[in-house]
Amino acid sequence: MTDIGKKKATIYDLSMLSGASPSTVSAVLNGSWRKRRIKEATAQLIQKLANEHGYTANLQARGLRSSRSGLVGLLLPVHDNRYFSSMAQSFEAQVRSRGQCPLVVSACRDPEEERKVVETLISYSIDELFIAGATDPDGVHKVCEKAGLKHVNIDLPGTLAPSIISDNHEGARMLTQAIIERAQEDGPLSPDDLYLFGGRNDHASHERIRGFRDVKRALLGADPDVCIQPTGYSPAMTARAFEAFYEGHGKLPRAFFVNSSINLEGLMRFLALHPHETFADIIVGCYDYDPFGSFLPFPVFMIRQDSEAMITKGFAILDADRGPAITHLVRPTLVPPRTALIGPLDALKDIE
Amino acid sequence: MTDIGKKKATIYDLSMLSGASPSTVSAVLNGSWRKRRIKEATAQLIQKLANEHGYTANLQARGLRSSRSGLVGLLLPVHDNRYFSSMAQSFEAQVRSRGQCPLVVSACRDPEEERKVVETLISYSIDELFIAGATDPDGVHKVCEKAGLKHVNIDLPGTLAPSIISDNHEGARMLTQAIIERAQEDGPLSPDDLYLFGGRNDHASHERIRGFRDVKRALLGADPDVCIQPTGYSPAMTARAFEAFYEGHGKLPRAFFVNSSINLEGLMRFLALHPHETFADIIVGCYDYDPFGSFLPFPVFMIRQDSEAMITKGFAILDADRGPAITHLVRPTLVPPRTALIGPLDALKDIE
DNA sequence: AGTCATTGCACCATCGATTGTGCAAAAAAG
DNA sequence: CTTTTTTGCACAATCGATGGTGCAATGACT
Repeated sequence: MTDIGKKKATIYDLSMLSGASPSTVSAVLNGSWRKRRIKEATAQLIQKLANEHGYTANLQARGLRSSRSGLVGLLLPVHDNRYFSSMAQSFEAQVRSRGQCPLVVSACRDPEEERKVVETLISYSIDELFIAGATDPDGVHKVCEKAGLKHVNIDLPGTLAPSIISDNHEGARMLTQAIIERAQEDGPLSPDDLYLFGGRNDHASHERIRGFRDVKRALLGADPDVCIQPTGYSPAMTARAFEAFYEGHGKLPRAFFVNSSINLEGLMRFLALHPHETFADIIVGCYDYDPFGSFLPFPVFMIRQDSEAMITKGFAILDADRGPAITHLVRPTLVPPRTALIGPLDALKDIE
Repeated sequence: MTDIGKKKATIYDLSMLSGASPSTVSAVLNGSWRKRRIKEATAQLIQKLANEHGYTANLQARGLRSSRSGLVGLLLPVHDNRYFSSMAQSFEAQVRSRGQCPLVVSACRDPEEERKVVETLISYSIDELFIAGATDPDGVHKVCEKAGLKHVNIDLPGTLAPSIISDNHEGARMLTQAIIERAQEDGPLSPDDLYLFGGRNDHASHERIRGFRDVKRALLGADPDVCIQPTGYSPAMTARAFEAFYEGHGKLPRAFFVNSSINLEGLMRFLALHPHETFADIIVGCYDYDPFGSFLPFPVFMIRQDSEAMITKGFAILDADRGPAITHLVRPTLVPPRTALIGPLDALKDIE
């Protein structure tokens, strides 16, 4: 810290100061000095100088030379959502604990954007990439492949790279069963009392819909196609679907399964425009967990996907190198209404 | 795309292929070729080759040489929260639209971690840094200063760099007034019917508390100190404070101001352990907006901070270069209960 | 035809690290 | 007191791009 304001110190500066050669300084500072048989005393001198001058390696130079940057990327559809932001949080912690630098970017569910963003990341020579919820995982895969970048899919599977996803079918079964049972406490439930809103033409949605229909048919005997309303992932579209149902029936379905918390935001938009009575006794299942969503003024069953476990498994797969393009399922958990789970925030120290 | 699987093409490869020198190739590909008086035909040839081979510049090399990386950092306390994740979302969009690469990292409200993370970012030669909600903005400032890194504070002000923050005092006044008026609809409100929970020893909390007390004293005539319960920023601590109040009084305060959505999560934890009757008629104000928080089973007034405007202003200040260390206030908005605002997600295309 | 300006590009040092190689000096072995 | 081995380190090439400088070829002008 003796040289505040000056340019950052380099190994050449330390080389001058210490009398050692730049390569020796480099070796000392990157830890490879024992292998290079540098004297303990020399190493200590250099480390002392490095501390005094607040030396930190220029990681771009290091990355350029060694073609490893220490950057690990996480590609998200969006930040602004508890599922993905909590994934980002665990991701960061895990990357940081491995001594690497997390790089979280979002691509807005746009396949074109996904590829462009990944190209950019590759230009920074990132070492590994987690592709979460990509619209076109295989398109992204090809870009990575070409650059020799190790990667895994999270949340939405691809066919060309290992994928780690939530067990959507099982999760949807649990959730569907939970809302049916809860709804039946208020009286018999007929098949068209139970709807599904949200999701689109992706693997996760398919599996969730399949799980929903399996359980619904088993417990209620039927599932008319009209009860499945795939509205895409936008709150606006979802709100429109609720609105449409409401116009047709003068109420909402007694119970329904909402594909994600983003879709659940669509329900909020609907609610904002209607009086309490409209939804006095609905039962909702939402495939995502949100601490506030869990306390809405009607029962909301939620599914908490274990993003932390997915990230952990992702690293395991990347470390194992050259894993086959299989899909690993991670079991989610059912969260009953009015539940406040602890999350990554609780790891924070917040001394007063 | 003719060389799938091979290493990435460099300007040297294109130099060979085109017969031009590397510097010419470089000039063509980085756009400076007109200044360097390269023939149009040469430029086109090189660009064609670059496309065919899927050339993308190695940004580490470029950054090393030009000492500008094209990276812009955003330092957050945490990801897992609607306020910050939506800030990240706007930040990304704005950085991307300026042709740079966003780098969002969190430092868990730990001053030490904040400095370390910023050191790391500096090692990657980031060009600019947004410091959002730093526990120790001035400590971070010094680190930036030393490296000659341009930066602004967002959300929590420092004394050494320009800061852009929410007008916490005014926001708190609006919020306090709103909950008082709403509570008075149910009957007269005495000073100890109105509490404030959350926040700690930072500028934002101080201002909010000041705004709260101003309005409360003006409208209710007094504000006993016991009504201010600064619990820090953790949900667990906040839950404990509610629990303590409840044990003492057998109920929650009729109305209360919660310092942030993270603290509001603490309320959820409390609620999970108590029956509905406990909070049948509470009125809540929360200094943060969350779409689900707005629809809880009691009136929740919220403050929406305009993170998008803050980011925009941040760029304006950085672009203006060498701004003085003043604090700019951005006016937040009061959000009445049961309101679903549109957010950054609505910018997404989600064609079905 | 001779001078001068312009065009078009190649050359080369440089950014800050990493790493293979080589060679003295010191230590151990004979 | 040699010879061999080990220790300790310096040298120099390299990663991929940038940008100042210099120089030949071409065109303009007297």
